[in-house]
Amino acid sequence: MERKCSDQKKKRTPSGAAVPRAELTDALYQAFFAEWAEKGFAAVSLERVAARAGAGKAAIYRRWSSRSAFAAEAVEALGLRMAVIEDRGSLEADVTDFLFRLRVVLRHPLVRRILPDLHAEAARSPEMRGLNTRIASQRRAPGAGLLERAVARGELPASLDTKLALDLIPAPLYWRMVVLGATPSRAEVTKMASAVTAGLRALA
Amino acid sequence: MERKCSDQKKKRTPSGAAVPRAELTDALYQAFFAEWAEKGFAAVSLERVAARAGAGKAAIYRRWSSRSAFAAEAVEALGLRMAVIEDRGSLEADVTDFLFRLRVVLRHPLVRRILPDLHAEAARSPEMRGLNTRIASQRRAPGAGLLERAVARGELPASLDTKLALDLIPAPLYWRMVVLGATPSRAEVTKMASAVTAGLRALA
DNA sequence: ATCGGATGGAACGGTATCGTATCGACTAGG
DNA sequence: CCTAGTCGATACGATACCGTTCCATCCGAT
Repeated sequence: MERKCSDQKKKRTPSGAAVPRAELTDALYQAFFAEWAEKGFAAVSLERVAARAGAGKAAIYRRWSSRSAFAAEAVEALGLRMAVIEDRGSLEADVTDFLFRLRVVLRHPLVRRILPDLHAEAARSPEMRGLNTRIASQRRAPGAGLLERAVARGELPASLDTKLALDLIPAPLYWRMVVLGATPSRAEVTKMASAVTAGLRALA
Repeated sequence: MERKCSDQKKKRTPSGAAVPRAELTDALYQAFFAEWAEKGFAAVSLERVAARAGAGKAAIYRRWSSRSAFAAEAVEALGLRMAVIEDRGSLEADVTDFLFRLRVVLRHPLVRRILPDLHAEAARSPEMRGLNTRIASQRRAPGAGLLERAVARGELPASLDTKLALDLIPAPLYWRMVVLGATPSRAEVTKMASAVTAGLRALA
């Protein structure tokens, strides 16, 4: 995870020294998420974030010009991008694998609290909406690969409605975990995967 | 929609008079939701709510003891309960009907902004979690009826995993509309319904 | 008509956060 | 060694909300 800071008004010292400490930047991100999960996006106080990171407020305002800039870079730095899924041999096995990985992500309490807040905020501000769609497209990649492989195997037709299929795969697990707030057992995830697979086949 | 106010410390005047105006109570609910949608749950200011309803803050504090009590009664008064779905003759037709109704609900900008906030808040406070599960169980009713009819028709086995089935039905549409923030066309909803139906059959 | 009591509206003190500015201390390139 | 620039910390005025208190008004019972 690279150092990322908004260089908009940073002089970047042609003659040399004094670069913002990357470790502190990361600590600020982390503190921001902790506050976010605890109080909700709208109630995040930059003062508390700084204190939590063991820093002064100036450390924040020196790096980012506004709260939303801070939030945006923090979310991007979080890097929710899921690893691409390797080929497990069949569509159903691939879907099962995908759901188990998604389950791991959604078990993190931070994620469970922050994701819905992010979606709500996306409906409010265009800025967050852009951020949300960017995350969504990152998230789309592994699922798209999974579908391509299934088409290559002949398990799904090339005429498949990809967009709809990509909705179908993660939605039930997301619903169960984020909307209902319950974590399904491994057996339930397996069952869910088989139902989702059948749904995909029916999309043809 | 009945008048609902917290009578916890309301004297209710055995000798007669002075009842809080129901119209103002409703105006307060409405203003609360408007503020919620606009700023996010955590940032709702009771002062602005009162002002928006054309009332004083005392009008709020006289009715409810705390912000969360206010929020809870407001959500319950909102009455998101969807009407029970009449029998359309087949499982797929019932599912299609259900999804179209859900689409109507999720098109309301207020709902789209408030629901994810509610889920995030449910992960934070036990109070909101209780509220969320109560709403969820209300929401479950029409879907459960739909499944029962399908079992009665013989389209689904009695051994069906109802909980999983109830996740499967609304999830893809919720994902598309709330998580991705896009409203699917009527044709897409129809397609979604057929895929969901296939998934339900595969749950057997 | 009168009177008790709750009502709506406004004002109050207290607290928290904002975004900015400033301080001495420290660090690293030149 | 020197200088530029970050570091934590603190102070600042401004703003917004909180939760309470006070007051004039209005309504219903007697």
